[in-house]
Amino acid sequence: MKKVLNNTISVDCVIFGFDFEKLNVLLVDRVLVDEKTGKELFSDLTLTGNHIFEDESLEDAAARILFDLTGLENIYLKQFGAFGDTERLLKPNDQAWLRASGRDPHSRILSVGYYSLLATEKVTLKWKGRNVKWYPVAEVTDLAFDHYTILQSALQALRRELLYEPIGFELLPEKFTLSQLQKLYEVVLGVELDKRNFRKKIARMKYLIPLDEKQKGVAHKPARLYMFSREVYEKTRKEVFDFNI
Amino acid sequence: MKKVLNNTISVDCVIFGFDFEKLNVLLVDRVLVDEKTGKELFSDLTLTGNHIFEDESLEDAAARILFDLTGLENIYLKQFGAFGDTERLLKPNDQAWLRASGRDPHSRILSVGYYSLLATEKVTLKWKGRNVKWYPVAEVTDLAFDHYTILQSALQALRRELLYEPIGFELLPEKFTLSQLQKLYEVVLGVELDKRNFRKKIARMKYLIPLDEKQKGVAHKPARLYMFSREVYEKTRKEVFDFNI
DNA sequence: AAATCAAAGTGTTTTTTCAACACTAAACAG
DNA sequence: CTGTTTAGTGTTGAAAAAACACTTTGATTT
Repeated sequence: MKKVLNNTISVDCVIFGFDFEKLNVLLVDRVLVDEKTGKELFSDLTLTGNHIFEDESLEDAAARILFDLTGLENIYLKQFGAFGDTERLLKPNDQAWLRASGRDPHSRILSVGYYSLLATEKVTLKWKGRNVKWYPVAEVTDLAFDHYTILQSALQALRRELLYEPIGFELLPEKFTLSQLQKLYEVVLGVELDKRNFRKKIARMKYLIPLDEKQKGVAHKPARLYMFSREVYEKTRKEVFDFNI
Repeated sequence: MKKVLNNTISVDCVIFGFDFEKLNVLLVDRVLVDEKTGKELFSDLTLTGNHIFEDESLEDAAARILFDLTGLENIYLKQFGAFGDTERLLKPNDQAWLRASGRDPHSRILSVGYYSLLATEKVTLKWKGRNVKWYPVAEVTDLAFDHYTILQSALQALRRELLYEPIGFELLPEKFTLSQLQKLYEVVLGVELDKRNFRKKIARMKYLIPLDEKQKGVAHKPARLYMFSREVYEKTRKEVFDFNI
């Protein structure tokens, strides 16, 4: 049996999934049932998180959480923050939950947040008893603990990263159309983009490889498929900063 | 006496200071002396760090560390990462140090990193027995623990932040010249900038306020002084992302 | 008092990027 | 064969970026 490193450190994963229409996030339905009456006391949503084992780095723990939920490995994972406010576990539901699960409700837990990016179609969720589902990020209003704050922080980090690094591809299947890529930028950044200008811009990215292959089974002109080349990206990425205050 | 939250969580501060010439960082000279012979076994450098108290948020702890060293409050502080690799304390010197200071050398410590920005001239270091000094960032080659990695990570975060947010002013005294500001960008980003183009660019920043005041005591044409206006910045900052892949 | 030194300050031109905008082409559905 | 739907494609004017050199001002030196 693996030993837990320390009951005051946990890793929370904000697992984003894109389905060509909207950005989703994996959330766990946390139901607290009264032990005596068997009645449901409340139900709310949390991010997917877990403690960290003794022989595990933070990133290993994040990867493990992701693997346990999705069965996927080698998924893009990025640390975006550590959350340690003194009041982060003090909401009434959270206190009840901590007591019910046998933990000290006055304990502090430090959470290190990682976000990861998936094409929802790649995933068949492994529920493992827990009620884990995709929820549209735009519709999430509040979460247990300080998880809403953590989610917003992840979203902000994702947006910023998306603007400067080619990570959008992580949210798409291997082969994708330019319209899908554009939609992704629009959804994540919350903007509308001009189709022609968008295509001009990405035409400059050498690591976006056009394939001799087209969409199939669509009731309109089928789009050309593209894929991302990590090799080309790593060869051509510029190390230097643009000076662009 | 305050209780330490948990001996496996610490906060490390990367305190950057700018002196109009180069970027510096505050480091602690860690000297290990043999208890029996009194001989110095080794001496190396660490970042300034500390554990976190029970009633303290991460940011409070970072602010406290900074205050203890410099006596300054309300200093810009930014979290840039959490470091929890399994091997981060395993170098021989680090092991010896941990043993000598009565700690379990096999313990894992999670460090949350904050960087902060100062004009070196604002600071009179409060040594408090420890040997704390400014070192030019460019000349730091290795540090104890994984602190070199942490420093590089802080530097990267600072550079990125500097490109998109007006945080350069935090590294300068209240009143400064445009040449000093330019030098700051050059030093932090490691680039050379054209004076005229630089001035054209910053002329667009409304929050950079020209004063009716000039440099004194310089053996050349004295430069006009400027200051940063947080108010103007907060009024005019744009919430929207530029789409700039 | 004049000459020298050192950094301040200032414009123009060319190139590149950004933003706005509308029609034709291809596949499937009916 | 017609309609529907999305793919795909260029031009122009405006703004920003990049390249580039001389004059001004105050303090210091002679």
